[in-house]
Amino acid sequence: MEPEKVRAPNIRDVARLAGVSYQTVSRVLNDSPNIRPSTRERVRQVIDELGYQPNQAARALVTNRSRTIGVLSGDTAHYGPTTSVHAIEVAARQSGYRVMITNTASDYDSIRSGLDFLRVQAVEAIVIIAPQVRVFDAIADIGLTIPFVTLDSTRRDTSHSMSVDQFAGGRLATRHLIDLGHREIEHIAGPRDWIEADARMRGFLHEINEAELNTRPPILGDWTADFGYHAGREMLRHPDFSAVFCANDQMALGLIHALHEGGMRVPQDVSVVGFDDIPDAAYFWPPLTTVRQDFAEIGRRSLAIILDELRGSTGASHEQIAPELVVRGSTAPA
Amino acid sequence: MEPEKVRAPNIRDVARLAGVSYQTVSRVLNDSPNIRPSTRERVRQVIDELGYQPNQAARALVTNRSRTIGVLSGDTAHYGPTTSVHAIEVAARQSGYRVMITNTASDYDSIRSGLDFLRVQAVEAIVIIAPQVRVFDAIADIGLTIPFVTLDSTRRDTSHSMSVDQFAGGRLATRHLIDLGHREIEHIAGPRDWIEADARMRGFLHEINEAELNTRPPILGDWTADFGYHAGREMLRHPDFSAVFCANDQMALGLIHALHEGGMRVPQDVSVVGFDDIPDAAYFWPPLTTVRQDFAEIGRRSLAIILDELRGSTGASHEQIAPELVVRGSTAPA
DNA sequence: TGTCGTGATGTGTACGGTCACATTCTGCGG
DNA sequence: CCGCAGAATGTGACCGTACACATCACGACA
Repeated sequence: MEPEKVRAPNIRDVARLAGVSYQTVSRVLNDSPNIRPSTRERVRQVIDELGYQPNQAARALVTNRSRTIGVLSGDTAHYGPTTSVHAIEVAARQSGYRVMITNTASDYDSIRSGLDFLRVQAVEAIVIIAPQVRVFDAIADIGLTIPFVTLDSTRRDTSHSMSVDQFAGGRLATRHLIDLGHREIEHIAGPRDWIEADARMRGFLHEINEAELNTRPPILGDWTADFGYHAGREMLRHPDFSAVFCANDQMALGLIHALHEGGMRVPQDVSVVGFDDIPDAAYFWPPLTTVRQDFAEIGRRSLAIILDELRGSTGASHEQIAPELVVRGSTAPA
Repeated sequence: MEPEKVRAPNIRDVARLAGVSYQTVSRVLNDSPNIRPSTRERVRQVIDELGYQPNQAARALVTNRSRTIGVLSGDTAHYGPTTSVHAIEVAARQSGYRVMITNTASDYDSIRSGLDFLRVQAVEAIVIIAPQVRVFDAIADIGLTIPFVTLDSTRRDTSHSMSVDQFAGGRLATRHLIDLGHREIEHIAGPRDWIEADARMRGFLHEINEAELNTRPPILGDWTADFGYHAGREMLRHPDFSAVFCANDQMALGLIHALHEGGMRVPQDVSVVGFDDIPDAAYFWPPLTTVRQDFAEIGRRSLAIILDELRGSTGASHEQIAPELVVRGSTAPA
């Protein structure tokens, strides 16, 4: 008759079997020096034998360190955030950290409760990928005391940020179209309160102004191919443009589809530029000219920043990665 | 001169200020009955005042419950798993659980260490989205004692599984092509050891055999548009087929691109069917006929299964969701 | 040979909760 | 007005670990 529930072996069980004190076992676990090699070896052996696993909860309780990093991500399943999160998880695991992900909608309350949630988890640091402006209000209100880094931000008032220079990306795309000789350029932007959408739009407007072209009010979209399609249908009613800069690749896909349906050829009649360079973009028809940003790299670098800070490095940092224009078949001279 | 580090308030601080014992505070926290409403109210107020947050580590230590669910996901950033994970996270949070995600490569050691990692985290249950066959060996070897559910599996030897019926999906796609009168049908499958890839392939072969058509050996792909493209280039050298069933939408995208390049029209010359129905599929050119599976629903249902089990329900369950054929423009009569 | 420094190991305690059990406070029937 | 059941609340122990400090053994050195 066995006991209902076998308790997992704890540090004292190990100590007893190894004939040492629990403290010695603890030292072995934490790689402390001043342990006789023979002792260390014996303890290690018992640990293996028992399949002993240190109890993280107990450890966290006493050290006040959870070895966990929180990720606050927008409530989306977009390619970009997803890829970054993935990279963060991998990098964190390699550094002995865990990652606790929580998603949030874009309204203030959701963001706030997401941050609260992570705080309760006692995460040691937070990576914020929710690229909405309200996120900063929430951070301020909550009085976040742990290190955090924001992605997709161009703001300088937070201690750390890490991002692809969206403004530069917007300029790159627009400049490309202008260089091809286009004068009437439309912009399908992202949602209003997305930081990155705003930056891309500003990049667009900057170049338009600089070239002294006719400024057309950007169309605010929602990142989906669906929206791109319907925007395209609408635009076909007054086809007085020769190029369109879409704030992401999906919307570009939808737009091109609508243009095709409407009998307009890309790039012969209309040039289209996307943004992100999702893996599929090269296989759209025509292959999409777009602005590449390396989401995985952003994830990795942001985690590196956080780890640095946890190790005690100080000072703010505002890294920006330059985006890259990838010219394919969806753009042509006017 | 303030103290360097202000200790977060604990349950005894709350008790002192509220003029009750810490046990009473604990009762309030856990919604236990037999608390005088006035007392409860007073304690609640102090909790708010202090901004007190129960320490999860301490709680986990004594209750032996982490309120955390582990997710073991394949080392991919594919649309499907991503969407499911997202749904799981949202559903878990709503039920008061946290989610700890760990990614893994498809080799045995990675899977094994991923499971080990989650076990060390003392997660209460595990959702396994790594749809590789080796995952089952790892589970068996590790002697997983906590509840777990596997996705994308048709195996009956695990206690719980939850999946879209991939076999049926493969049949659906193939049958559709056969019904259109196609006799020479190619299949670009997924990687060898992916369970779902295998099931789709079996579905394909089943229908081919049943219709007594010429069986062509499937081409083993890697899910990427890139592969689809190169496979397409290769296939163009002997264009003796009139239809292709691709094991996912991305490969279909790449294939169609290659076919276009080679001067073959879809669907006039070749019909193409995908699998998954990613949001972009409707805006491919031509719009992709594909087999839809509801990844979010899978995520939610799998979590429901796990929560049921944690609440003490017993018995195995093997839910399967029927996939759905979505006919669009990439298929036409032979 | 006694003292001292140093490496190796052991002991006590705290971390912040929950659980089992003990104790006190109520209101009500006899 | 007492006794008692049941509600309300309090006390002690314990969960598994790390840290601070005490202790021990041993060789070097005066």
